[in-house]
Amino acid sequence: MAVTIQQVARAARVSPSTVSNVLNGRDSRMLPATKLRVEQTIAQLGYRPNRAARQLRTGRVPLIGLVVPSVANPFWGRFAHLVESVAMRSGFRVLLGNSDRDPARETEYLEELWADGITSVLLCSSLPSIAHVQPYLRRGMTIVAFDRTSQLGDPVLVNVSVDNSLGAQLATHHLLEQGHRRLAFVSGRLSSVNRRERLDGFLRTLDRAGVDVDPALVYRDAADRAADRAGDLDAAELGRVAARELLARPAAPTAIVAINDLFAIGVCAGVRDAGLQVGRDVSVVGFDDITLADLTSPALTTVRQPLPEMAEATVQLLVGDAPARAGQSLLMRPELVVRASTGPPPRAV
Amino acid sequence: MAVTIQQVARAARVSPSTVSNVLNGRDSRMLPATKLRVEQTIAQLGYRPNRAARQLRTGRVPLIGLVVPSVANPFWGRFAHLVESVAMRSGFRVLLGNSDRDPARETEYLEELWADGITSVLLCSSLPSIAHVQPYLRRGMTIVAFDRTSQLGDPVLVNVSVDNSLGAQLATHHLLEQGHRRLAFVSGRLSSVNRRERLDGFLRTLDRAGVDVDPALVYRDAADRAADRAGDLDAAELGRVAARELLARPAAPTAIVAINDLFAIGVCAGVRDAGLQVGRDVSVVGFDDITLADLTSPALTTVRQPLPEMAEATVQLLVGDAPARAGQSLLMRPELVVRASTGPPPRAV
DNA sequence: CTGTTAGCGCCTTCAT
DNA sequence: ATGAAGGCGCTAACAG
Repeated sequence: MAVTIQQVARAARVSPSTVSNVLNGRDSRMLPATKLRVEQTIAQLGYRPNRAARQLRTGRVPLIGLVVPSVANPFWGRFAHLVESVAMRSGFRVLLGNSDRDPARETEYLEELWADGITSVLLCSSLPSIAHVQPYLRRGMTIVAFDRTSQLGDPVLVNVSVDNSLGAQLATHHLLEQGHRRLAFVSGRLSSVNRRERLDGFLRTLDRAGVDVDPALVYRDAADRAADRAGDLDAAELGRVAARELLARPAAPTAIVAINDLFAIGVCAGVRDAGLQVGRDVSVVGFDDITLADLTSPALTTVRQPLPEMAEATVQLLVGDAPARAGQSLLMRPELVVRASTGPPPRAV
Repeated sequence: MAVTIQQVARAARVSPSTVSNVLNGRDSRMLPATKLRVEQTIAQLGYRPNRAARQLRTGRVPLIGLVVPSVANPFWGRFAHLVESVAMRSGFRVLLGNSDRDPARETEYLEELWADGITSVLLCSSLPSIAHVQPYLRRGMTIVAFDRTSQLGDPVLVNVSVDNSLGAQLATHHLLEQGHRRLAFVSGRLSSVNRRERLDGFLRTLDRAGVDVDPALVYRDAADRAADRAGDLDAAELGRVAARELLARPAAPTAIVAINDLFAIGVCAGVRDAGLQVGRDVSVVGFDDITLADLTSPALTTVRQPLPEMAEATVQLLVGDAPARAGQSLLMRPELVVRASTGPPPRAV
């Protein structure tokens, strides 16, 4: 059916190996004239090397596995888009997997990817433990963990993440500067290391500023719902509920730091439910700077992750010319983006 | 490195072909005892057949190509998630491609997928013409076009789409029932068939109701920006600009039908920019029912595409047991979801 | 500088 | 009921 290297060789009146040499840039092994003739024949016949045969022979395949919690989440959707573009430029295609934050599914994916001969995997997992990837590292898989800083006891791999603690510090500091003293923090379960880091940045900043933290204002969805794993889509709903509960308290907060933009959008809705106005009565800060953050109204003040740069760096680390050394860590710098949701300085409290 | 069929055969003291027969369910060709022994050996050695070798031999590979405009768009992100889940259940993995609505990139993808031996492609393209896929169909690729109804002159393939015209009719009808008489329609360039169908449904409904259409209220981003192709992310921004312009007109609309939810979210922002309130002064209807539609405030009335059912059906058509016949068409029924953005019936105009 | 050769791991007739 | 053998398309020694 498809054109083979043999046919090209015959048409160009050379041997298959010469065609192969042309294909693989071993220019020194043939006359320029021969090379030209082969190239023309290839173009003329519309020949494309068979990937399966190539993989069988070389053991390599230009594919990377991308495992994200859920591409339905706008943050991961954008990341997947960026990764795909960068990978494409390096000649790699992307195999997509959604883990729904389930370690069993992550393992399952790694197993399949390994069986498919794919050795480069970009794993977006923020699970507390990633011990389950250890066997694959041992077998020689290259894994870059994205959005998860290296933890004590982790298997040795490459990490790329934003500095979550710093990000939360920027957000909190901004609110303090605006004069807020009763700050709340809203997240779902602190089921991932980056969430803990963000909370840590929040607490640390308040502590350094000598501002008391009311434990009742740290909302972590204590309900601990079973379905939280797939929670990428209910994040906003959780935020909404949290905001309502917090604002109903006797000593309600005047500012709320949300664990991410989806939560923040929900928080904004909850603030309105409470009959208050975001950016005037209550300030809200998100995290990530997803595309929608500046389309809500009021637009969301948030901590931006430099996603394009992160995607670029991550893919380079994975399949670039200077491959990453295991154990290497890349911590990107977040940036505060001030928008209307933190409004002008609030009235005195 | 990895375990091969030979090693399994040796360990189970049978020939490779017997192992292969076990693998491929040709049970009748061996004693149950033999089968059991082989299966145990496979489990014990952790053997997984080499995909490349298999593909080389059979010419098949359990991969489907998924080409979407952009997974960064929440609608396509969710669709990609659904497709991946359904495909997984059928034993297929998903190769992701973002076309950014560029026919050249679509072609490039098809070319690569073909060279990779992938014969099942789910193409999410709403380009006016998909003549560029013809060569691949001819070569034997199975292509299902999603989100694009069959057009005159199209190559013969399988189509899956929501009934866009009906959807727009539902939306428009709802607004008429609410008493609106000055309705506007907001879209970007009418660069896709589904957008034209939606406009058509809008116009037809007004026409049947005997309501005049002010051509000035049909906003199609006449600016025709060059960058519109990648417009998945500026959709909301365009909607915002459109709403502002429309509401600044002498005979401003009291209701706005947006081409999709992203536009609608922008339209809502534009309404607020104009000092008006969505759901009270101006009603807004979207299309798609993306996850964010009920998190905005007010929540968005919209036309729901039954995405889970559509994803299921599409993947089944592509790789299911009863493969689709080219030329087949599946038109799914949309459903109006009424939320606060169309508020209570408006004041008389 | 170019061609010959020997597999990569698997499936699938065809024998036994 | 099981095994032997050939070849899918390609690359990389190794000859010439």
